[in-house]
Amino acid sequence: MSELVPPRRRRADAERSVAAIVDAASRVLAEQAEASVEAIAAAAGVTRQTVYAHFRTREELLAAVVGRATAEALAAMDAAELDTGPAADALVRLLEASWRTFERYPVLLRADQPGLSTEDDHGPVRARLLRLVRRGQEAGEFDRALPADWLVATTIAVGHAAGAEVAAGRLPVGEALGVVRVSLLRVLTGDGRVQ
Amino acid sequence: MSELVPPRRRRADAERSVAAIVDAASRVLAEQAEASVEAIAAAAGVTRQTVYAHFRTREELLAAVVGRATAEALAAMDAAELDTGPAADALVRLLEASWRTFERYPVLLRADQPGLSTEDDHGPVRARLLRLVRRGQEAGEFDRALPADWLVATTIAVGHAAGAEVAAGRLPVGEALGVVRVSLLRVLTGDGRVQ
DNA sequence: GTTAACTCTTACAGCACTGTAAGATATAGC
DNA sequence: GCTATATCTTACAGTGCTGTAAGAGTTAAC
Repeated sequence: MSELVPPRRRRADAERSVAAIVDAASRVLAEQAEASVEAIAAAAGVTRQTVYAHFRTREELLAAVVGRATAEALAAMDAAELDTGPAADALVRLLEASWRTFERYPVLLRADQPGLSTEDDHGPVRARLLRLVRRGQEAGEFDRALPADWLVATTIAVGHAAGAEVAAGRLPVGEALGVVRVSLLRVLTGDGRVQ
Repeated sequence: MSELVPPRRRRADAERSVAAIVDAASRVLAEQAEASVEAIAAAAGVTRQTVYAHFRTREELLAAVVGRATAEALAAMDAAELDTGPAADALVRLLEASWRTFERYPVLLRADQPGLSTEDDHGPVRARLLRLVRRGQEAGEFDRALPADWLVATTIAVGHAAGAEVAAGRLPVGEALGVVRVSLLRVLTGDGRVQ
């Protein structure tokens, strides 16, 4: 199983094109989940045929977009050292990291629509978040009355909601992280006054 | 401006067809936002041409679906008497009413996708919720640290998340209302332990 | 029972998109 | 400067959808 690499030179402009296409796709698909390959190519400054020169099908392009975004998101989460220190602090670090990733890949905010099969890629993200929530619950920092799965879902939903509110102009971008932090800590830590 | 109604008989089976089509559309579009008119017609037990006999365009059908669902949702909200009694109790009544509406019109859970122009219809729903949140804040029941708009967005997002979790099989349907109630009351009432 | 309304079958025009292809032109790499 | 690589232009086949249309058959309403 040696890597028999035929003398395939990979030109620099080709690499630039691929990057431009994936970037453009991430942007365009964020505001139009059904965007055509034509539209993506135009946004990338290339022709449709160039896209097909690098991605055999539209589906393959979408997979590349989601794959790259997810890879960066996972790297950012790992860099946040979620297993270290108080769970609440780790959650804040996670929120900051996620927020940056969403700014870079707004397409992730629409990661539930046709074609964008995030099912496979979303798993690892959920897993890290679930691990953090469970750690917080076991340490007594997070409330145990609500299922961990639900707390994970709530965290993701509230994060997405903040992105949508900013996009809708109802929430200043500078306040977004703050309100998410306060809201989620209230849910996760519980307050004893309810039930 | 008198209503000059030409002697237009409206047959019973036609009314049944229309109802069946709108019902089917609500169901089918819930799990496939891009469902074709063909698919909707099949689910309704009629042919595509029958659909076009009652709705001139696909868009007109979608508007009818969203319109009817929104009308029922608004009626349910008004029946919940949101202006009466403690705001927290009113919120619980609102959640129960909304839950029932979502069960009847699952398409509302996807009310953010292409074609489904809920922008116009979603306004009144937001308005009622915003009114309730503001009332609670002024009465001192709800926390004033977070913007009312954000609390509204959070309420909607958490409600939708519960629907998605149930659909994904991660949350028993019987527990959904409970976890939503606890989670939202925590966010809305605040706990004083965060900031 | 008659009639008008409704539905079904079949058919077609038009459009937008995906994917493929060939030849011409430009460009990076050595 | 030469060459393989990459891109652009133009073109075409195939598909699935929307919307329109006509005629035959069916059913509710009076």
